[in-house]
Amino acid sequence: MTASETRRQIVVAADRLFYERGFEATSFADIAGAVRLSRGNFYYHFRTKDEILQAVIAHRIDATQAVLDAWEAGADSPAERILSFVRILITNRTAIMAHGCPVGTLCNELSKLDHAAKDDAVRLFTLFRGWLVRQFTALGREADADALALHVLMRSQGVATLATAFRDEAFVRREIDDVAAWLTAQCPPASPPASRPHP
Amino acid sequence: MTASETRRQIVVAADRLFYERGFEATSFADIAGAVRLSRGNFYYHFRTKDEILQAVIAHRIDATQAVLDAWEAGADSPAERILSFVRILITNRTAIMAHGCPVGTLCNELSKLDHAAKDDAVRLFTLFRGWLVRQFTALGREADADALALHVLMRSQGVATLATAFRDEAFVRREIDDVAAWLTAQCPPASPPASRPHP
DNA sequence: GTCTATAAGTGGATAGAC
DNA sequence: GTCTATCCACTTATAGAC
Repeated sequence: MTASETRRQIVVAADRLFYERGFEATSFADIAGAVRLSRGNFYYHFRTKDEILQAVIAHRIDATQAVLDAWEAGADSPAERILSFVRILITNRTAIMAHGCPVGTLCNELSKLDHAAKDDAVRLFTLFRGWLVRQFTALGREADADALALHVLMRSQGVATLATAFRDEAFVRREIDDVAAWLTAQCPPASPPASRPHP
Repeated sequence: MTASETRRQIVVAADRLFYERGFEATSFADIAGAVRLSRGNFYYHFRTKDEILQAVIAHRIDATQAVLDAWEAGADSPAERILSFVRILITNRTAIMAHGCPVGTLCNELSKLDHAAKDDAVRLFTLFRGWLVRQFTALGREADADALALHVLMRSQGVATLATAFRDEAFVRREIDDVAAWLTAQCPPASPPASRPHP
């Protein structure tokens, strides 16, 4: 096994465990066990837990960017692309009902720990935010694109948190339909007020 | 110091620490130190960490019920009462931007830990949910009161999570104004479709 | 009811053999 | 690159003196 391949496996295993159990609750022994490494060898690849966290966040940023690129290429209209984002709540509903949103829960945990990597985790949100801003700009809403982007992010986070608490799939589907309807109302920029436009 | 008074102080201190740092990240020593007790004496009052957690959740349920009762008595219209709920995001903005929503973050953490008290924490959400259902019912929306209640809860959770991540007070205020506008649109039940009604 | 002392285990982290 | 052995700090938890 090459060092870089082992390292990659560690990051993938840590990514999963940090998501499923949380950062604090995951020990070196847990990650080492998941990739069948001794704890001693483990330290050859990562010297501190914070180093692993940094690598996991970097890995998530790469994976997120790849997903955003795929959505950009896979849908024709900006509205369809935004819906691609919203629909991950359905696609990943089983994981979300069990462990929440990977981004939201990590940011919350690192905030409480007042962890140095907190701002790096927030960059995951920023990645989605910037991508959504570009979609709303393409929709002709450049004036309030950032407020609209944050509104969509806000809804996805709220749905994820309540989905974890209540494990109610019908609720998730209903709220996604509601976002879709809201999005339709946002499309014609200069029409009579449908939903309240964001200032 | 009587035992019950010491016990109450422990619960209050644990409540604060669980909120600010998280359940896992808070040790017995942290709580004991906060109430200036030795660890040994601490075990006279609580035998396990889970017992403290149960007491903290019970304490939060009592406190929440008291707040709901106060809102019930303090506002004349159901819409005003719902706004009382939404405005806690402003009232508690400093704490929320630092540590998130006490209910949402606790439920998320206990879900990840697959903790036995997880469902007890969700009861905090259920308390708000039932109260909101009663307000929407009083508004004449008995048919979809539960969907509307979950929608309001969802928004408050989404705003709290993003407020923690971005620490953007203007975003919080904007979204609260948006909820208020949405709420106004929900008031006349049989008017032409303003925002999308919830099925 | 409060304390000190201490057990038993787990956490992160290191040294050095192979 | 991988292992075993080990260290130290910390965590939960108990026993028993006062």
